[in-house]
Amino acid sequence: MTEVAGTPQDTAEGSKSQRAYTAVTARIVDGTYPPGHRLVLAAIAQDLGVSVVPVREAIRRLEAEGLVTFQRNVGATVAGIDPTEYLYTMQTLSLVEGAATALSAPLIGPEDIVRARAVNEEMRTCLEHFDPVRFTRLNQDFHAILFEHCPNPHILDLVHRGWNRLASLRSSTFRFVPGRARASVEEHDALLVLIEAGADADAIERSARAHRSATLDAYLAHAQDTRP
Amino acid sequence: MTEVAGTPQDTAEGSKSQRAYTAVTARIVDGTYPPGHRLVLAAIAQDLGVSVVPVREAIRRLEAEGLVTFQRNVGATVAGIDPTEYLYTMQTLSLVEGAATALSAPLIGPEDIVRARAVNEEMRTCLEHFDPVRFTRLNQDFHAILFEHCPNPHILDLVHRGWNRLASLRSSTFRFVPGRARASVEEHDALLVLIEAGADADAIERSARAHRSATLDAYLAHAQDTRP
DNA sequence: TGCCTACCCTTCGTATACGATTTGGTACTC
DNA sequence: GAGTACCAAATCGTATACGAAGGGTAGGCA
Repeated sequence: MTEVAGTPQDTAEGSKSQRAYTAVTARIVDGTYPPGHRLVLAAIAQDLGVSVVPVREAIRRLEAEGLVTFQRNVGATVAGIDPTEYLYTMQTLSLVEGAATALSAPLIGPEDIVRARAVNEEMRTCLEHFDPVRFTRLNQDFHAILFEHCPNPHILDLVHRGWNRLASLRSSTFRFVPGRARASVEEHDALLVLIEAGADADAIERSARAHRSATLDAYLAHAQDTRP
Repeated sequence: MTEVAGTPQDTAEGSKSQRAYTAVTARIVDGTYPPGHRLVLAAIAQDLGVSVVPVREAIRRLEAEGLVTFQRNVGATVAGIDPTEYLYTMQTLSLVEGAATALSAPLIGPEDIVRARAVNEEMRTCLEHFDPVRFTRLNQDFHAILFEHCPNPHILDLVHRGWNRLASLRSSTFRFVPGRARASVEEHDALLVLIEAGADADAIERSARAHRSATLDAYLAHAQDTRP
């Protein structure tokens, strides 16, 4: 009865499960649902104009991806980023992103390099009046250019999942450790040089991984300084 | 480890979704549902004595993990392993397992080494009257000892997922390339020596990764020989 | 006054029901 | 005999309904 044959204008991705998944994911990533936010099935269902069943399935998928945590008979909440979780996620991301970048490298064309360099320049100018959110977004754009050609879809998927997890905290490490931003831009340049020169996969992987590990280390050092 | 015998209640893991997930996963891994097998919701539900709703959720989770493929309005089938998929999975596994092993290494005690060595000896004797299925099982046991201490749960989870994917093909590469089995046992010994000696993480990671990559390469070479 | 208990309300978990879609077979036509 | 169109069975997708589990609050008792 609710299924009006037609509705060709809305962004219906076919199944309502899928739509629910897309919608909730978007809201988590864009911050509408902040970390810790309680995801009430009925509320989301009503909001999307569907029943709870598709929403449940969407939540399950998000759970499997680690974007929400779930407790039986209690419900789902948007996964927070306690420091430990941040460490795990960054460590995993350094691993898979490093590999993805190395695997991509031979497939990265000159035009990609140009684009990446442009983004990095934008980041450099962004250093002046520093905006962590904007900087983080550019950072993601930069790396996306480098790893999106990864021919192994599993690894690429893992990279995306890692970035999604981090998306919960809107601004990443750079909010806490602005000093890291400048070094990051430099390392981007070095990484591009390596790729451009056709360095072997191992060198690129090491460089990309070290780049991310350094960000993690900066955060840890910062936490060490401020916490105890 | 995680299965503490303190819950003597019935086999129910609490929720029926969970039970369905566990049951279906087990049947895929143990080969009751072979690759390509069609998973009919109603049939599984009746078999488990529940309704279709929990089964649907279980299938969704399996889909997110890549163990089943799903087609809207058609249904789920157990994910097969076409050679391309095998390549991707092995490549990913070499990555995450290498890292997991390296991260575990400092936490591996002498008694673990003893156990691992025993398993490897069993594999060595197994070489005589070669049984691919048994050998593959021992191989998994061996590696499990080495990576289970991995302190990063994300990476550990990825390793488990990789192994689960491979479990679909009951006997792995060793069925096709029995010659690889002998080399594999040797490399296991070398890996144990490294860990025992407290080698640095990078060396261990390389060694573990190369070990798995070599298996993949052996398969690819074999495929090259027989296919064209 | 402070703590404990009992109740209620919110929210989840699962079953059942029904509409929607695909698929495979069969009959009809060219 | 081959191709196409149609029909029926199987199966999926989603809505609704109801029972169950948790958490919060008010009231009573020490």
